[in-house]
Amino acid sequence: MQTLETIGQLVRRLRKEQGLPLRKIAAKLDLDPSTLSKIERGDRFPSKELVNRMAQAFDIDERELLILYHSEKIANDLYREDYCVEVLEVAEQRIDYIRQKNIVQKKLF
Amino acid sequence: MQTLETIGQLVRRLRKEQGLPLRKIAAKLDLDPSTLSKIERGDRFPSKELVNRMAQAFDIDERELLILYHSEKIANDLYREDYCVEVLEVAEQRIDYIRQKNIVQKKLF
DNA sequence: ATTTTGTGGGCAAAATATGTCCAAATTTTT
DNA sequence: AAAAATTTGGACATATTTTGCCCACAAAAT
Repeated sequence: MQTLETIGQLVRRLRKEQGLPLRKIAAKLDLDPSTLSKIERGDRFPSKELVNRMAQAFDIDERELLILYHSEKIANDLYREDYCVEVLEVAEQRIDYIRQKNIVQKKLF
Repeated sequence: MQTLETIGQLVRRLRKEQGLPLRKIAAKLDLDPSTLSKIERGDRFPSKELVNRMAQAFDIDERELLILYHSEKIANDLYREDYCVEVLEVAEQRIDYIRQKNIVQKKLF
């Protein structure tokens, strides 16, 4: 996994490594070529379902791709705000807290 | 700011500290009381516009509230996934990268 | 008993997400 | 240079989600 590629960049790279035209991969993904083009260029964001299909089509670990997917979404939402580092920290605390709560509930159950 | 309150919990706490009924704050926020009830209880997520209005209505730092808002949204999306810590790390790297890119562009400009 | 306060459910409108279609632009091949 | 292949741009439609209201009812307070 190249450093900080977007999903689109990754897909284009893998596609080119396979020497296949966009239309062929689009067909494999059951997607219109025009849409794939937009996704590769970053003009559109892929759906989660499509990201899963991409993992299969390219035989990549789904988990890795979902990490890219989610992180890209967050970064796109936040990069303009001057408080984004704080947001990420608080988000992490919240997740820990929710997780903790669930563990406690499981124990009581 | 209490540790890891949700926005809804914060609003309810502040409202009760003011000793006002839900309907009164809802009116101040230009919002239906039923909707505010749902937000306070965590059954609905507030819009960003509403979060800004809340900051004004309660005279809180808007930035603080937006940090809560964003972090809560992220946590809600991610807490179920077993890779959420990685996502947050990668998101931070992406944001740094985007920021770096913008700085470089500014320099060249 | 009455009034006040908070909640549940259903709904509609607005906003956003998602993908297709088709033509045009660009690139590659002949 | 021309033809074929590939990629892209734009408009559009549909699906989904977001957002808040309305209204009746439940719960709490008076």
